[in-house]
Amino acid sequence: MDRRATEKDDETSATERPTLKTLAFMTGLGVTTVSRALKDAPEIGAETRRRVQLVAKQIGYRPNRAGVRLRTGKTNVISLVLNTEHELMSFVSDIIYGVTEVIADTPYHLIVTPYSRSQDPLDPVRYLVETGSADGVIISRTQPNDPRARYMLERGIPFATHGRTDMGLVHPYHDFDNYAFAGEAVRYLAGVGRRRLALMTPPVGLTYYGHTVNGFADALSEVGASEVPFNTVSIDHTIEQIRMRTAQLMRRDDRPDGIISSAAAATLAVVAGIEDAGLKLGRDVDVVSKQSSEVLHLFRRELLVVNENFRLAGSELARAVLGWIGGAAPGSLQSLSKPSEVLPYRG
Amino acid sequence: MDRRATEKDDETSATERPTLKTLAFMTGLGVTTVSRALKDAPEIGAETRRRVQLVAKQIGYRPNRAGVRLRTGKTNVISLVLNTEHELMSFVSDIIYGVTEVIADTPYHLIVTPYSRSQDPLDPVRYLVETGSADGVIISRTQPNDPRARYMLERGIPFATHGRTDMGLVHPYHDFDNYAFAGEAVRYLAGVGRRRLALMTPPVGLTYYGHTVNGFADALSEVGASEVPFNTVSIDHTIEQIRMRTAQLMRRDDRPDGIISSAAAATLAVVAGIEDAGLKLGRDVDVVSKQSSEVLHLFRRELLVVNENFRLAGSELARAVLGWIGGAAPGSLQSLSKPSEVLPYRG
DNA sequence: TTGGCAATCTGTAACGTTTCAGTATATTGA
DNA sequence: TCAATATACTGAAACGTTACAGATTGCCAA
Repeated sequence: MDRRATEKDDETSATERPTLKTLAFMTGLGVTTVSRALKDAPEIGAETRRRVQLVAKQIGYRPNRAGVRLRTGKTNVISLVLNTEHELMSFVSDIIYGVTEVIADTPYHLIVTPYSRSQDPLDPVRYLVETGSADGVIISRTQPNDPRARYMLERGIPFATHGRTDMGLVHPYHDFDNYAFAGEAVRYLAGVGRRRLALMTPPVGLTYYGHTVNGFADALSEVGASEVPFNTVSIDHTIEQIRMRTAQLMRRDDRPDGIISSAAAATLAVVAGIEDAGLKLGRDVDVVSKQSSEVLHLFRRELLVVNENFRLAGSELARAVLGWIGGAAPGSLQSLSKPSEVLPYRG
Repeated sequence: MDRRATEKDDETSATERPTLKTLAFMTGLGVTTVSRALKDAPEIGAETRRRVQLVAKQIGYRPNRAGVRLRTGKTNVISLVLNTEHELMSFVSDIIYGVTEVIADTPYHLIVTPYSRSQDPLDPVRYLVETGSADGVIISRTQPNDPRARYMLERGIPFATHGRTDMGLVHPYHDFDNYAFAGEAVRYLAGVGRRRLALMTPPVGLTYYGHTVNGFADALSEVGASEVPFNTVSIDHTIEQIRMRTAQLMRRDDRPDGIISSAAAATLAVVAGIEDAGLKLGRDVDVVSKQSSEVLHLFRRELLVVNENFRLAGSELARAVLGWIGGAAPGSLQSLSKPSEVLPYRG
């Protein structure tokens, strides 16, 4: 029976997007052969393979994502889950660019999945997993005992966390060594004669809160300096709250002569509070702050900075997720980035 | 013939995600009926409709995106196209949140499509359109004669631009009134006695460069002030370049006594340059700057600011794209946001 | 009674892909 | 020569959805 199979349904008019059927028609092969030839399957003849790939390239064939996804369940999507209230602006921007840099020459797309204060952080993750919307997930604001990581581990969906967990479970992560950061900062301040130090902490509850606080405490006792408690605010608070609390702190008799801040945005507020109290940066108090872009030295030359590279974090996280998807061992996809030295303003 | 159709292939074990077939089995209806009942089609009985929708809600049915996309071509995806080198950090973060806010209770996902300096800005758009990867697109860095807008208009894919075009073609946009901003700024500076004004411009080539320059020029002649040319840099340049050029400018005899800056990041550099030249903000020169978050007054109290809300821009752009997708007239989906007054530091 | 019609519901095909179970031909070993 | 086997290819089915073209029922007008 003469079934010229594709003739009746495939437009030769070339205005439509080419499919496997189009390629099959053009090469005179079956769609199965074309499909396998394109992915270098072994049972396809070398010449056929080359021929198919040539034609595919010529006419600009691109696999239909919906077709692949429906058939295989593979979405070719990585989802970045973000808190719309509490992420740092520079974090969002840089991490996205870091991720896109890595997935640029892969078939992956990046989708951004937001959640707000009012929601359980588990909600967006559950949504992604239940609807099978992504092959891999990146989360931030990681907690020592993180329900999201536990959940994804149970469900077997590849993910990576920005920050570590502490649940005895192994999964990919990228983290900045905040223990080292706080330690370096304390030692630097001690080195310039500061003895009474306060810490503008990360949000209580996140893993790196603990790292930072521990690095701070350990280094304090190492150098024999003392802590001025400052735990009524964290970098999650508003500019106004931080500013006010800092001013209150700095008006006390036992005020600190050194402050360590975990985020650039908070540092702006801290400095404002210091100045509200009539004190001068670099004279009455030194401030060491993390920053992710070179902005603090423009703000006040007296600030001491340590750089944290969020774009790198994004790249590492993307690499980790892709690695896990690709079958690598989760335990081999962990990275820790060391802080730079404490940097004073350079001319 | 007793064909208990779904029995052999549908797991009753409920571990799998429910599909229309599952619903059909549970309700005893055909999958067509279920499909139509879920989307309130008219030829479905009222009771059946309610029954199907109840069961669907109970078991947490969610349509399979790949199925819908394959069958209908509808992706339920909005793509935000971003330049990875030249977007402002706050822009990226805020616009994403603005968009996600609007699409949160729709089936839409947001994908971020990046492009870098080395690429033609048309590339990512062409990719999206050719692969049918999105139902709607949002672009920024809009030009008066924008090939991307022209291309998408030709291809009939809904989009919205951040910034206007000037090609005689109508499409949705959201823009900030930079003509008004520059005018307000000039008038304010003139009002405090400044007569020789310079403009730190937007990137040459983008539409709002023209708007800003025109607003500046028109207001200058209105108030009888004069311009000090400062066109060797724009806000796209690096901090270091802007700082150096500003210092050069401020060391000249005919230096400006007022500067208007189109972006907060650039303003930091401008102020650094002013201070490099040994001049004092508020005394020797006043600076009016746009900002998108309340950061400049912490930086220097003497700065004068005008607020531009990028989160609003994101929301408006998302609304515009969804509106166009929904069949609204493109011409009815345009919005212009007016600048706030020029705001000095308030105690 | 009959034909027509509205109201509800249904099976089949198709979207583009991959997998399964082949088929046809050439090649090899005995 | 024959069977076994390797090589290179193929059609059909399935993923979950929607559109199309019916099918069934009951009701009403003639």
